[in-house]
Amino acid sequence: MEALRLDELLPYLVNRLGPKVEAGFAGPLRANGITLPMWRVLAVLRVSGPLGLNDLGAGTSLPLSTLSRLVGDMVARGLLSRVRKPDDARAVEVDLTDGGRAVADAVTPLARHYETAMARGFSDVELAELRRLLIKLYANMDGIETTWRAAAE
Amino acid sequence: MEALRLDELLPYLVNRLGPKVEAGFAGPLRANGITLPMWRVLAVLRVSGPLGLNDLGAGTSLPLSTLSRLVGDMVARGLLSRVRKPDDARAVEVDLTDGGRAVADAVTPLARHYETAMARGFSDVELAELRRLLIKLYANMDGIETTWRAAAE
DNA sequence: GCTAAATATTTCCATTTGGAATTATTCTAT
DNA sequence: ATAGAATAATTCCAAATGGAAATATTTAGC
Repeated sequence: MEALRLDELLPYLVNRLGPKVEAGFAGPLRANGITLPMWRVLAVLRVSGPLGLNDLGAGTSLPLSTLSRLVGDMVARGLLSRVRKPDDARAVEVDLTDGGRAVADAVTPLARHYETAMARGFSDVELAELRRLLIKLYANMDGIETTWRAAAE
Repeated sequence: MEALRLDELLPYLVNRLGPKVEAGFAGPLRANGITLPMWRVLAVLRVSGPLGLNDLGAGTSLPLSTLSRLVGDMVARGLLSRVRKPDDARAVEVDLTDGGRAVADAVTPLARHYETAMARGFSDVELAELRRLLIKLYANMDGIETTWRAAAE
């Protein structure tokens, strides 16, 4: 059996980046009173307008249990509003408050800056290609999850 | 201020993949009695031979507190040996046991298979390019972490 | 040789995480 | 109209995480 160097395996290369992003960006976010998942929620709502929890989950790629809790926190902090939908009492509508929008607006340039720093030394073409491949990869992985699970259990 | 779609931001694209890998690969690993961080440790030691905790941390991209605990668990499960170095009693030497090697060998083809599944539809060129860019990205991010922190706090 | 700094690892602890079970409401088929 | 399935969100809980403090040992400077 040959070597299989971990540091060339795609899952590893992808997986180790998450905590690095966290480590690098958490500081500036904390200076604005929020965490990284909170930033995701703010960023999505800023563009989309009010959303139900499912759509917010799809937009942020956060699991619903995490998100429900998180939205609760953010409502308590005055960043979000959450109201039951009048026409469907199962669902809620989550939206930015003015305060939440202000924070989102303040953080947006930091996010741009951070992305630029991450991609230092990348050409425009490389950056575009990386984005494209990451999106393709993410889409691929939904397929695996189920077939794989089914085979393994 | 313009849109800034979260779903085009590099940090987000990168960050959301971590849990997906976890979700997809944890099942097969569990079937072999290990977790994803354990697999990382096994994979590194399998290629490198015995290592101290610092080097193991570098190889696996796991923080030392996590790793120390993890190695303890894995020793308890009979996957690893951990002995004080005779010439430097601060340091330890961690290595695979026969059992650990057997598990590593069993999981290796699964890891290959998983990578293949992730990269379905990628040409060899695309896959190589993605690897290259991810490695470059990771290297970039060490630089940010410090300068950024310094500026923010 | 002895004290201070550096190094290697471990332990502590407060926080976060997400799957599974639960609750509440709406939709569907008869 | 009504029972059962489907949908939306929430809560529960057991486990994992990683920064910071603590411990142990070695190295360097005087």
